[in-house]
Amino acid sequence: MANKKRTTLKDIANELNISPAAVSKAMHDDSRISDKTKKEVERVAKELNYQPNHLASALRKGKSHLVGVIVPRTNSNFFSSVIEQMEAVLDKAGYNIVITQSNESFKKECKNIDTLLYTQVDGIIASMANETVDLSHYEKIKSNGIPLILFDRGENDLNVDYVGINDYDSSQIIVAHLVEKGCKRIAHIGGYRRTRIFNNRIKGYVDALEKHNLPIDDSLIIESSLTLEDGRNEMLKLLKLKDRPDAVYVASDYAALGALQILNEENINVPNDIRLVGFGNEPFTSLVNPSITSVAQHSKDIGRLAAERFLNLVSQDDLKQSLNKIILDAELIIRDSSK
Amino acid sequence: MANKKRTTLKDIANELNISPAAVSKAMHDDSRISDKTKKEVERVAKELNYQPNHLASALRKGKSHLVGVIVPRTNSNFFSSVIEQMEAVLDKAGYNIVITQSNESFKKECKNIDTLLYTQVDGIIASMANETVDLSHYEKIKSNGIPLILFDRGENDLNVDYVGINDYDSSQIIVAHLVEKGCKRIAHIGGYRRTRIFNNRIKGYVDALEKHNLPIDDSLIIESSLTLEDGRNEMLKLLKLKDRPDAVYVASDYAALGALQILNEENINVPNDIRLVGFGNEPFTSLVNPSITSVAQHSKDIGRLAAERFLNLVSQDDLKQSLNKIILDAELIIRDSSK
DNA sequence: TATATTTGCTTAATCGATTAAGCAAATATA
DNA sequence: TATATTTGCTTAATCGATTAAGCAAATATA
Repeated sequence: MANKKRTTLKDIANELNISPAAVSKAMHDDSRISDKTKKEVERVAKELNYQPNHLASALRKGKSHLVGVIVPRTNSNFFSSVIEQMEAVLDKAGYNIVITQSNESFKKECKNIDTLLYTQVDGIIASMANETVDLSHYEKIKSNGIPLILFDRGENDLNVDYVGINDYDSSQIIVAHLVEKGCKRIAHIGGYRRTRIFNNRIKGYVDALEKHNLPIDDSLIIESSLTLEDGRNEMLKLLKLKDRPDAVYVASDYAALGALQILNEENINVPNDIRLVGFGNEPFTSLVNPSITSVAQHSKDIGRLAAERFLNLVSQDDLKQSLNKIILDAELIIRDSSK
Repeated sequence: MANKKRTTLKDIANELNISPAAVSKAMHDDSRISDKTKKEVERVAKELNYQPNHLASALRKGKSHLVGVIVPRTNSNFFSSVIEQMEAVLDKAGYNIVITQSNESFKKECKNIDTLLYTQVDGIIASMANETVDLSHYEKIKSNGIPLILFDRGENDLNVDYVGINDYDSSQIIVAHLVEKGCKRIAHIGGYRRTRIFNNRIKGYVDALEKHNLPIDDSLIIESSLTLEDGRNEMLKLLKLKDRPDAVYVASDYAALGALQILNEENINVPNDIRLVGFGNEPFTSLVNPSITSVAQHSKDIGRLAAERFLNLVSQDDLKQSLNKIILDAELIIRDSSK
């Protein structure tokens, strides 16, 4: 039943006894095509259920109007909210997005980049995988001459646009809040220092401790992948210390949730025995018991700004990218876990 | 710095003084091309950082090796888990996926389909938006002659492949479980009947009540969009009834969570005063207090099976789609909220 | 009325990769 | 040695849409 062969401009042209070129122009409302022809083209196009072939027009025009997005996972409110905003902004400008997930894997991220370049996207907006240290695959994007915008997890070395929040200041605000509540031994379950944002959070934490005249204890500074499971494991280790912390600042809500599970299982009162702060303001932080204090990352603004940067870059005749950071102030949302 | 013009087959051909056709064949390991030429092509391709142009090859071959995916939102464990499995299966077969979100909007869903057809995807795997009643945009996919596979939220009327769980039986199992716990007034906060899966859940619930000789009370059957907010609102309404229910079966974990928030806020003991069951087995169901009994939907199997159906269909010379349902048994995960 | 401009198209080339058809040189077979 | 086959390419057409260049007819202007 289904007509296997898709309708092309040529089919419409044959139907009307005009050239495909005229049909193409009619569809683009060219001033040199008569209204009569335009209307007939419109009618026949609808009649034959014409769908323009993107491959052909993109090949000819050298623009695919596709934007590639790479995220570690879509399965977090932060990333899916960022993507939603990007989509809203790009859609208005006539762009569609192709979403890929790296699953925090370096290898998958390389593959994603190859796929996106192969798909001839007009630009890539990415947030790096945890594993990523070598940046040569990102250099490949740059040498292809298309815009690259990084958000949340990005590196300065690539010298491209970046949108994110102030990680260093966030740590300072968190430590100040915990100190105000009387905490003296504040632990930090962080990400790996090789990732810039996590390194900044660690630096902010260390500098804040010094500022408040608290000793730096290396046994209270932990690096991990920040999964829920990591949060559980690292919290268990902290509880085994002779001198337990009286507060834990976790650099991800998922890991913070794992830590909270352990604290609840061990019947340790949060916040009275140990205060807990997460990062990311994922929706579940307000739903668990006790609710978890966390840092709002302005995901919507990040998505919007990254998309706007892309639009700005593609509008340039001569693409020249340089390190251009947009840093948003983070906001501490205080909940029961640190009250 | 960046070499703006991308390397083409022609560039490689010029470098080696052979024809572009020979280069193309060398890259595809054609037996009629000498090993010497193949090696030289490989060398020069690497040297010039050659990236094949997908638009050109897809246009010529009539296959894009892209699969379009439409989901209401990626922001739930169910959908992102389904997508992850699809990706794993399709990747092995040389396909990449383009993810789009309908945000539960009919209009957005229509737009997504247009975008995907325009992008010349080789097939579409979709789960319908809440709002969708009119199916003509899905018919458009079929008349384009490419495979359409539905999962979770699908309609029989389209006569295509479907992968999902047994919603009717799931309701029966839930009601049986609650009856066993001594519940006599079981309310159901469900989705809209116009969506097949939610209609089936309602039917299963009603039939199960009859089976256990419990009266059907229309004031205990509610239709909604099943957001967290809906769960809160509908739970509040149920609590205002003269004759309160002693159990609530909510057809989505998000709405169940909203209901639980209200119950906690109103100091109603769960499960002693009111038992609660959700649907979907989202990770947070095991994290909240009390943990929520829910139905596991076998997201990984659904993703895998849907992808396999697609691969099966594209391998056919003559695409003939018909109603072909793969229905998985759901599994009730009993937690504190109904113990 | 003679020339200039505008209108409404057509023709032909192009984007880059692929492939059927073909051809000359090298090699194998009778 | 004469013919057949194989090897290793080239040539030319193609996928569909777009666009620069061009041309005839219609209309405007001097």
